[in-house]
Amino acid sequence: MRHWLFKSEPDTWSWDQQCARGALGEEWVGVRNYQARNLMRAMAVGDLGFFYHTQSDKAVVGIVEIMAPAHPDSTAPGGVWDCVDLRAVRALPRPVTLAAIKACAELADMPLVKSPRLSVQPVTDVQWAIICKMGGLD
DNA sequence: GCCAACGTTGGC
DNA sequence: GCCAACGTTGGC
Repeated sequence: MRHWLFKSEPDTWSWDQQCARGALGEEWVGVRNYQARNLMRAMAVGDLGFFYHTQSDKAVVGIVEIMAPAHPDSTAPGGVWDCVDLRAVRALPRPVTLAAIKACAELADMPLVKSPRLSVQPVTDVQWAIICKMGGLD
């Protein structure tokens, strides 16, 4: 299983809103970046991802699961853009802030640190484990 | 609110 | 196909 990270502006689509969708999940629409789209195309059902809040929070706040593989984004006419479907799995007991991630030498290579504008990012198994632990999960 | 970084666009 | 200009993003 591979791991990912999804960025969202809480004013646009928040973790609370994602949780409110429950098992129904939600289509991760709106991605208009080829690199991010290609990453979504590489995702498999059952893969897990971090849910990251930009803006004031700037923290990983929860874990989501890919429910459906990449399929055309209905909000983008033309069929160029794809989205995946995500459901909330659980919140992190303690959100892991960007400041905490930057303070950890082992996380210095994360796109979150190096390419903060990429809206969908890959996460290595090691990075996943470290952030889960920092977030209060075993 | 500012600014740096990045992706996209369009003229040549 | 190159590159300057522009718009957008996100951290500070």
